Amino acid sequence: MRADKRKELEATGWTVGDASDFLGLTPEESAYIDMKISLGNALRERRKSQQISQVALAKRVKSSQSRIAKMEAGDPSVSIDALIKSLLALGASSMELSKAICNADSQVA
Amino acid sequence: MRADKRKELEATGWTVGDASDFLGLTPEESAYIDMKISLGNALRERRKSQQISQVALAKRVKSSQSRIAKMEAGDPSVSIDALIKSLLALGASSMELSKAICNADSQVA
DNA sequence: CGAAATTATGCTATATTTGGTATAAAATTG
DNA sequence: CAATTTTATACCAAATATAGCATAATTTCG
Repeated sequence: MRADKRKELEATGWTVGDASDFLGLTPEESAYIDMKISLGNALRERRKSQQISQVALAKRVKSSQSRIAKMEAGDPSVSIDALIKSLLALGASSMELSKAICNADSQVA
Repeated sequence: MRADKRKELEATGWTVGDASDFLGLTPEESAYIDMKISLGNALRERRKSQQISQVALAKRVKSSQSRIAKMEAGDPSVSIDALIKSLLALGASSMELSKAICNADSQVA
């Protein structure tokens, strides 16, 4: 958001922030969530680049399509373990995982 | 191990390898395990550098001393989620986590 | 457009992870 | 050395994550 637009909104009584502001998350909590989202995005990208459907990936990692969808969405019910195992199953390197986690930093508003 | 020593052992009928060779782990499985070990080491280092006991850390992250010990040991019963949450609670940055995961690569024999 | 494929969302029984506790082993300190 | 602190290991009930399924929503494509 442009700084001037933010000022304009705030002048009229709005508060501008992100989900963690709104929900009152601690920095650790939002860092954790950002990591999941970042890993979820990496999973989706890797899957798409291999032209595989969620169903096919589910079969590969012995999971279900619904679970893959939730992984990619960073759903609260999915663990980072699940995300990492799936990424590894798609051939991601430690370095790629490392980058995804590092990228989580730049998810901040 | 020195290459000549390995050759010497192999000449006498020994097979030289690491745990993943022995247990017949897939590359993904051992990559996952290496990551846990690496994160466990990072946790221990960070805790020690802050001069905190496992008991104190347990209190901080609302867990138990036994669980912290297992985290640091990379025990199969601990999730990467737990490791990451504890590291974040000790003030580790995404970058530091990223490095730990990346370092897992160099755990290979 | 309409059919087919893909993805999202909700639910639940099962499996795994967790905190807590107990206690053993090891390290530290006096 | 003994006492104390710290860490490791084992167990279990409770909490959480999971696969699997149903089905709705969305996208793709003829």
